[in-house]
Amino acid sequence: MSSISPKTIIPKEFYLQDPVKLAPKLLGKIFVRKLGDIYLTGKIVEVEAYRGKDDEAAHTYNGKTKRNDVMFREGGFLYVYFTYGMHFCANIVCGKKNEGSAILIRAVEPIDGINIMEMNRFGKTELPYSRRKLLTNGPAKFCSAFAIEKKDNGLDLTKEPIFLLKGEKILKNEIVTTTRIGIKKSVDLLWRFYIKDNPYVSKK
DNA sequence: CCACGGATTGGCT
DNA sequence: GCCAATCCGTGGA
Repeated sequence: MSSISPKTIIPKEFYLQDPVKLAPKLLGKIFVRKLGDIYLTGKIVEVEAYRGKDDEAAHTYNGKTKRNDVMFREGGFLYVYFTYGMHFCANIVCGKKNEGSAILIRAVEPIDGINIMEMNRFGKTELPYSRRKLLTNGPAKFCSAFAIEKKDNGLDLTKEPIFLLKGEKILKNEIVTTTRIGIKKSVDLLWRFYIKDNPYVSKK
C-alpha cells in the first residue's frame, strides 16, 4: 500500500469545520484502520452530514446522553453507534466542541486488505469479483468489513489505529448532492454526498 | 420499570 | 418488495 507516515495523516484542523462543508471534502479520502500488523484501507465514496443544533435527524438533537457523548467533542474523533440490534455505524465527529456534528460514512471503495474484509464480512475469502462491492457499500457493511465496533467509539482520528489519508482530489462535477437515507426527520436536507458513477455507492 | 423503535441488512416471496 | 433479526439507549409512566 501507499506509504503511511505521521506526516500524511490528515491533521486535526481539517475536522474543525461545519459538517455540510466538510462532508463533500471527505470524498476521495482514504480511510485507514490498523488491525494487528496489517492496514485495511478504502476510499470514501459516500457520506452524510448530521449537524448539531438545527438538524432533527442528528443523534445530538435532544441533548447529550451516554450514547452520543463523543459527538459533542471537538472534531477529529470517531463516533460509533449500535443500531437495529445488530449493526454498527461509524461517523467522523466534526466542528467545535459541544457542537454535536458528525459525518456518517455510508460507503467506501476497498483498496488494501480485501481478503481480511471478506473474512470480517462473510467468514471466507476469495469471493467472486461480482461480490466485491457488497463488502462496503453501506454504513454497517463498511463497519463489519473494517471490524469497527463499540470499542472504537471515541478514537482519536489523528493517529493509529484509525485515521484518514489525503487520497485523490474529487472534482465538484463528480459529486452528487442529494437527500439522506433511512431517516424520518429533516428528510429534505441535501446533506448526502457521493462520487458520481462509483460502483461502491450504497444507493443512487 | 418497561415499551418502543432505529442514520440496516439480507433472505425470502 | 416485504419483513424478521436482535440490542439497548431513550423517554414516558
